Amino acid sequence: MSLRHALMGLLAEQPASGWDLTRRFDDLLGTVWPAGHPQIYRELRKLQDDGLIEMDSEGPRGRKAYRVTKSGVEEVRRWLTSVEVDHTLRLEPVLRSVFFWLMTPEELTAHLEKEAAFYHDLAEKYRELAAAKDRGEYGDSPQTRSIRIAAEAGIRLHQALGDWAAWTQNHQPGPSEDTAAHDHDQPHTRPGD
Amino acid sequence: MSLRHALMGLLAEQPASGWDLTRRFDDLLGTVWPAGHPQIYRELRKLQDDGLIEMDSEGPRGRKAYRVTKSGVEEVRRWLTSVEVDHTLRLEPVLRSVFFWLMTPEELTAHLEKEAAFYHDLAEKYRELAAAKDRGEYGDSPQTRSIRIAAEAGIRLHQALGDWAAWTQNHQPGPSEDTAAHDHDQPHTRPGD
DNA sequence: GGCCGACATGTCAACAGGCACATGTCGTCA
DNA sequence: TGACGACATGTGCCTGTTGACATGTCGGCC
Repeated sequence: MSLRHALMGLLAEQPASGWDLTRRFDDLLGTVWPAGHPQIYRELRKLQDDGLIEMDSEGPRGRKAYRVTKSGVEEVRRWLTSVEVDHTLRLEPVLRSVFFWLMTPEELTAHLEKEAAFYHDLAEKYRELAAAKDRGEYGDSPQTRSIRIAAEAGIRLHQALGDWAAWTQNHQPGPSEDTAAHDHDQPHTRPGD
Repeated sequence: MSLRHALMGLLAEQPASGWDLTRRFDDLLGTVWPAGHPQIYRELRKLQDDGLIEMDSEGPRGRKAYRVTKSGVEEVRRWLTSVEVDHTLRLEPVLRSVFFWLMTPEELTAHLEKEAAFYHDLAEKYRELAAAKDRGEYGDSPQTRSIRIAAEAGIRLHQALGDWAAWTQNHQPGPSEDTAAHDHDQPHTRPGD
């Protein structure tokens, strides 16, 4: 149940409405933690009931902005520092790879090409975002620096997945021996990070 | 709903019981698609009702082994080739990073150290698994080659996450300018893959 | 013969997440 | 003034996931 904490974390930056938070999830957190507006509005009400957030202001069109309370911030910090990290990774593209042997080489080639392009494109987008931040386009606060860190994860993860798809092109599981290239090319090399 | 397809895919390799499948999920697919036994048993019954799998044999202790039917295999292939890939990535560790600015440098340093070690260890485990497979310890079938591909994803993903945690140590979001190292070290370099 | 650990299958309740549907407001442009 | 698109909040239902609980069998060892 990380959603509660993510919402409070965002509210710790500045007061926001359900609508604001929905959009931030869409274009900032959506990649690592999708959340639709029904879920967000419901969670906000619960958080308010629990006294972790409170109404900040009411605006036009019934807009309700919330701010995080003192105990809310405490709870986020408790989560960040004392709650065991959930390392669960649920990744359909990798799950599928276990069953690649059920696809024809043609199907698989086409599939991998799309996957590599998709992930490399995404990595590129995060790279651009990071570059813009590094140029100072989003200012320089602890908050934006944290987002910069998350963007770095986006770059590395999607790059890794794209590279993996490309690597798999040369390692397809066909019935014949010679289909799979032999390992004069390294399975995986680490950059001198 | 990838679980159905994953179960059928595993059954396409060889007949298996709910117990067998539970263990395979635990130690093979658990990292990319967790599934407990209640879910698996329920799904197996549904699959049987839908005629996608059928009873193969009954063993001691009420053991029921299933095999996939012709239409089951077709369905898996349809999923692999015609169903849009779900690229959803739900990764709590990255979500947390957006809120790193709420942690003290000491807390964050300790956190990142643990994370880096955790992921690098995992990457190493996958690297060993891959090496064993490459030495021929698991034989050489299209199925084991597919698993080899999934292991490669495990290596790259966890390595990327471990590297990311290490990189973040030098890019912590503190209030002061000088806390963050400046970028004579590259944000991200790609290996010549 | 009795105990234990691995094998094996299930139910139930609670919760999280996703999708479709419903409702209403404000600003702007034709 | 009427239409439209962005703003804004919500309900209801269905599915998927998780954890706790429950039950029973088989093989091997003491």
